[in-house]
Amino acid sequence: MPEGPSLRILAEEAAKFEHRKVLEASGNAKVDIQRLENKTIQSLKTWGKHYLIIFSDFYVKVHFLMIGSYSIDEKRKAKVRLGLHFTNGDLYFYASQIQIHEGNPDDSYDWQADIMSDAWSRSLALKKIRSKPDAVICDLLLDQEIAAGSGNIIKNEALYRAKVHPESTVSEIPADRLRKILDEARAFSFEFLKWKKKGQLSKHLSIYSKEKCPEGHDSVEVKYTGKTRRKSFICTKCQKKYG
DNA sequence: AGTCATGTTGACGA
DNA sequence: CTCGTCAACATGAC
Repeated sequence: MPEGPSLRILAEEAAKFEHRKVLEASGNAKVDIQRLENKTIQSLKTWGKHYLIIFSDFYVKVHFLMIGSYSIDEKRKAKVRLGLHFTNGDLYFYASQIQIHEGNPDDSYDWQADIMSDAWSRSLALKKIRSKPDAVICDLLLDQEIAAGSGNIIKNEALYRAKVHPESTVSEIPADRLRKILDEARAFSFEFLKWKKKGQLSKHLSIYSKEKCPEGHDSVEVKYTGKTRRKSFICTKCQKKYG
């Protein structure tokens, strides 16, 4: 569920609630849920892995973390964290982090950092990456300040496609490789979206959770890498380690 | 049935 | 103050 492309799917599915009035709000979220009642949604947006339900002077931020989920119109067995009820249906969130923030998200979010946004700026991301020369690249591909929406699958796939080892040190990676990694991360995010919609994501992955790389190499190493200690799948024949 | 995870935060101690 | 480590969250896919 939780990487950026999955949020894009949610945004499409829930678009019918845009400009609708919340008739009733329910759930066990530890926020002032009643505040949403009888208010009209101004817009619904995503920023990376954040789902934003925007009202006139405040917005609700939904984050699915690892195991959050949602459903539309049909209520599941799980405990409802936040349920919004409209004349044309219902929107339910489960096991998600719910926050209310004052003001408008445009004042606090930089859309250039969202790897799937039309406003995405590769050069800005590169600048942020270069400012951390001692970091390993796998950590920076999970950094939401740098590439909002990128998660562990996108990290692994982008690095495999760019032929770079996840534990490569930023200062040692040639500039064209860094650009390639970011371009692959963005391009793969849209492929992720396409295949996830068709329910065929896993069979279109190159390296994540695979035992062989697409070149047929048997040399896929599984390792928890970087400060983030997230799982990396590495073809030691295809991916070069810099530094 | 049990394990693991597409994630982040906060507490705690060194 | 900063860093590393760990727990917590509580669903769903396999």
